[in-house]
Amino acid sequence: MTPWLDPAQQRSWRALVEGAGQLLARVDRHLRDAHGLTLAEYEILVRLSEGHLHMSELADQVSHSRARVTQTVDRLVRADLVRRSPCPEDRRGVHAALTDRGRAVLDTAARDHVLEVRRLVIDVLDPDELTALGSAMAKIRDATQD
Amino acid sequence: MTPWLDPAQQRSWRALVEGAGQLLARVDRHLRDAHGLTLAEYEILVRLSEGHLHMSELADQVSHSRARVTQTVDRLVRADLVRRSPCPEDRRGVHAALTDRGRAVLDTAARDHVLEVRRLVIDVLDPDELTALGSAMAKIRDATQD
DNA sequence: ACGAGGTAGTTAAACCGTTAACCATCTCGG
DNA sequence: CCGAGATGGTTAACGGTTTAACTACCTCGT
Repeated sequence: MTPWLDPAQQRSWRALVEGAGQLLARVDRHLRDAHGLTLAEYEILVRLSEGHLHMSELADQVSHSRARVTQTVDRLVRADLVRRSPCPEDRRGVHAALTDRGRAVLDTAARDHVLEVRRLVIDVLDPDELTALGSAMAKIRDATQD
Repeated sequence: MTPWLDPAQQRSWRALVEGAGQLLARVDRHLRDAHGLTLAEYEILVRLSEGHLHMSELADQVSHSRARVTQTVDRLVRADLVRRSPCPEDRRGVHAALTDRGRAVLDTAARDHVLEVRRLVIDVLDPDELTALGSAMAKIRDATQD
């Protein structure tokens, strides 16, 4: 029976939604404009940079639907950044791995992406604010996992 | 020439992107499933709950493109939640205002939405964590405004 | 060893958002 | 007072995401 947030909670919540939305939008736009990559595509490339993965491992790691991963990888394959190959020991499975071009594009995109992250996040907070933010967001992320 | 983030910054940044993404996704899904509203539609309704607004004021307040607002409002008008009317003193302008049904739907959606926000955010943080999160996200939001 | 049910992945359609082009109206300097 | 440019708003085409249905393959109990 106490439905509403108090004013301070309101302000925090609004800052959170608006900040989260705009941050993701800016990062996505920067990757598109500067490197022709969606944030979703970029995240897939990052996961693949540690080695080849099954489609569904990929889907779990980035928490996207399998359908979405299929189509994101389709685009990456068309762009010659990722290679698909059938998995030997499970004939349903499909490996995805970076191509050389994929690794090269990711390397330059990643360097630039980090600069943007600094600009938008790291540089506007002092270090303990950043850690506090990180631990709060980790709790929220985990609370949305179930 | 120090391109990378240190491990702690990395963790904070990953918690931030992942948490932000999943939080927005969950809130959007909850509104859709429980009330047939997109988060974008919901935010428009919230702005209109204080009184009628011009399309472009609406666009500024929710920071969406005018085109997007036009189409979001289209859907809301089709659903009979919002009413459009030509603005008397500027014949280019268009007022948007809640219908009675719009106000009713917003009222019940808002109550329920707040419960979800508590579940996902307020209840998983202690109060000073929440204020710290809020002020950090406010800085990030403002840093993405330019 | 076989069939039921689970898992891996893809496909097609509908939906939402972005982009760019567009028309109508307003504003303001010359 | 008039025409250039700015502003308000819509439209259409396109791109990415979700959803649901579908195929192929694997697993495990019987």
